[in-house]
Order: sequence, then structure tokens, then C-alpha cells
Amino acid sequence: MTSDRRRIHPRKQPRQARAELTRQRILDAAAHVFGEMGYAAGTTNRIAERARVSIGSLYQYYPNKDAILLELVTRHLDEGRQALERLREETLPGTLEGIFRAHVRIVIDNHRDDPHLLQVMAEQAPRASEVLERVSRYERERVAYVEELLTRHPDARVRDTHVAARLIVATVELLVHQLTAAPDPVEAGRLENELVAMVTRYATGGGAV
Amino acid sequence: MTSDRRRIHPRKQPRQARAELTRQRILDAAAHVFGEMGYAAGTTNRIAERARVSIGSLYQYYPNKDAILLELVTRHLDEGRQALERLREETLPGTLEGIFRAHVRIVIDNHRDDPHLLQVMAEQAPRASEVLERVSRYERERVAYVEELLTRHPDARVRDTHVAARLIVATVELLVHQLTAAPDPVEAGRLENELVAMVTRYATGGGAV
DNA sequence: GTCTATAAATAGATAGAC
DNA sequence: GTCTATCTATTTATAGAC
Repeated sequence: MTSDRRRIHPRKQPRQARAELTRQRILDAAAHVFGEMGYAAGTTNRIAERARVSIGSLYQYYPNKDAILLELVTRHLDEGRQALERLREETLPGTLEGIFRAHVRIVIDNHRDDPHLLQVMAEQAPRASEVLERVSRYERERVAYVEELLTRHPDARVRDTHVAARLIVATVELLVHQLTAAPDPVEAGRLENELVAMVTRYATGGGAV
Repeated sequence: MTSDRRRIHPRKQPRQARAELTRQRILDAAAHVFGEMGYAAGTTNRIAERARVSIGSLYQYYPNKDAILLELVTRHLDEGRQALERLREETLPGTLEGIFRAHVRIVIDNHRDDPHLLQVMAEQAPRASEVLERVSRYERERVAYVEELLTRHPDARVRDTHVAARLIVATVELLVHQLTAAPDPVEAGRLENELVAMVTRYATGGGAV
């Protein structure tokens, strides 16, 4: 029989690392399948197949289909959130245009990997309650951030800061989704410039920036 | 037995009218169910139930579920399209802001009935090929219209008219969807003003409007 | 023309062998 | 830990009585 020492310290024991790798494979496969086929057609069987894992194994890593999507959404949101947090700490100095540019760039970068997946997540996922909650919480944070900016920054000229902030956040998010995932996508640099122009001119009341 | 005359001219024969009414009932029910529950959860059984028609009857009017959605989408697009067509004939005089206002108002009006349904149609329907084709054709028409406007109108100050037109059309459409269907919708009149301000300032290069 | 009952297909999820 | 085989639920769609 195997000694206790052997059992307690099997050599090069890759348990956790291997499991983590499989999780990641499943997640990558799900990202691909959802992005390519949409949420409904992205079945667990197809995800398992692409991850080259049996359906049974998939269910050992995730309790159900929505849990996979939830993790995908959570990771995406967390990346954006962290980037925004860094921005928030760095800049209050700078022009309004400069701040908006940083903001827009974060959103575009955050969507570069897989625009189609992001579109699926933004459009089809939110019906699931927990995903919806996370998305809307993140959105509220961003609106609050922009609203504060519109209140404090000397360049800002808007009457209702709350509504204006909602418009700005929605504009950036939705247009990046739409125009990077379109069949004929707008090039990233140009999109950045145009979006910055749009929201800056809006926020500064149409005066010179 | 019944005479030939009786068979050919049954009195007050309501065949077509009644059928048309049933079709409309099914369509209304589908609009409600899709808008309330989304596309996937909007099953044919639920639609039939709400229309107070048996499932068998429903399939006598529509060959499948997607055909119902397609008709819903088509009707919506046609309404917007006709309104846009009227606008196009009436105005080339007027300020750029005035034209944009008319444009924005059309979109808002076109979404007033049932914002949630429209959001479902915009988000979940497009995966179906035929619907996608119609939606993108209508969108191309609108982009072409705005692009021409940006090219000809003296107030317009944009470099790349095509990209600018895409941004403007997408902004109006997406923000109306998002902000009228949100849990805390932005009031229609205010939304109109803010959207007009945003796209006008963008199109006029940030100068005074 | 409308209904009930059900067929056919496919999804998500689980059991149990290995 | 991973697999195959299978269950259960649900959906679209059809058949056939009335």
C-alpha cells in the first residue's frame, strides 16, 4: 500500500493548478461560443465540446449555464471597474476633454478582446437577475463619477447633471458596443476621437473646448 | 341541402374581417408577452393564451414563432420609415438643430407605445437573419439621410461625414431605447432636448448653434 | 375555424461507471 | 476527475376531432 507520506505529499501535485486551467478552458470556450452564436444557441454541450471537456466535467466546475455567463460578466466588469478606479485616483486635474478621453479609452480597451461577446453579454445576459444587478451597480458607479465631474469641473456647463451623466455614460458604453461589434466596425482611434468630441461638446454647452 | 346561392353569398359573411382581427389579437398578445418576458420566455403557448386563442389556431395564422416577431419588427420599422420619409420631403430648409429635433422626435414617438418590446426587438431579434436584414437596411437608409444632411447643410462642421452620421444615428436610436426602457426612464421631453443638444453640438463642431 | 392532445426536438442537468 | 448514458423539462409544431 502507499505510505502516508506518499499520500500527503504526492510529488509535483498539480491538483489546484490543473483544475484552474480547466476552469479557464471552459471559460474561454464559453466566451467564444457565446460571442459567436449568442446566449441561447450557446448551449452547455457546445461549450463543453469546444473546451474539449465532457459535459459531465463541465458541470463539475460550474453548477449551471448562467454561472458561466455570470463569471464572464463579472470578470469583464471588474476589469473596467479597476481601470476606472485608477483613473479616479490619478486625475482631477486636467481638462474635461482629457478626462473624458481617458474614460472613453478605458471602455474601448475593455471591449477590444471580443466585441461580439460583450454585445451578447450586454444585450442578452441582463435578463438574468444576478447579472443584471452587477451590471446596473457598475453603471450607477460610473454615472455617479461623471455626475460629480460635471458638478465640480469648471469647464462643465450642464443644467441637470444627473440626466447629463446618464446620457454620457450610456453614449460611451452603447456606441462602443455597437460600433466595434458592427459588421463594418469603426476603427478604434477614430471612434475614440469622435466619442470624446461628442460628449465633451455636450458637457461644455457647445462652447469652445 | 343548401342551395348554391346560399353557399356563394352567405349573409353578412365576416370571413376576412374576423380573421384579420384574430391576427391582430395574436400580434398584440405577442407584443405584450415579448415585451414583458423577452424573446426566449415569450413562448407560442403564452402568446396564444394571452390572445385567448388556442395554440392550434395561432399556427393557422403564423407558420412559426419567428414569423410573429418578424411582423412585429416590420410594422415598427415601417412606421419609423414612413415618418422619416415625410420629414425628408418637408424639410431641407431650417436649422440643423431643427432637423435633428424632428428626427429625434420621430424616434421617441416611435418608441412610446412599448419601450420594452422595442428593446427586445432591438437586442434579441436581430440574430434571426431576415429580421437582421430589415433592421440594417433601415439603418443604412437613416445613415445615408444624415450623411447627406451633414454634407449639404451649411451649419455642419464635420470631417468624416460617414462616420459622423453613423454615430449620430446610433446615438439617437440606442439612447432612446436605453433611457426610455430603463427602470427609471428619462422623461420624453427632456430626453429629446438633451439628445438634440448632444448631436447638434457634435455636428456643428462645438461652435454656437 | 377552433380546439385538445400529442408528437418531435432539444435544452439543461444528473447518475454512476471507470 | 473524467466520461458516457440518460433523465426531466420545456418548447415548437402538427394531427385530427368537433
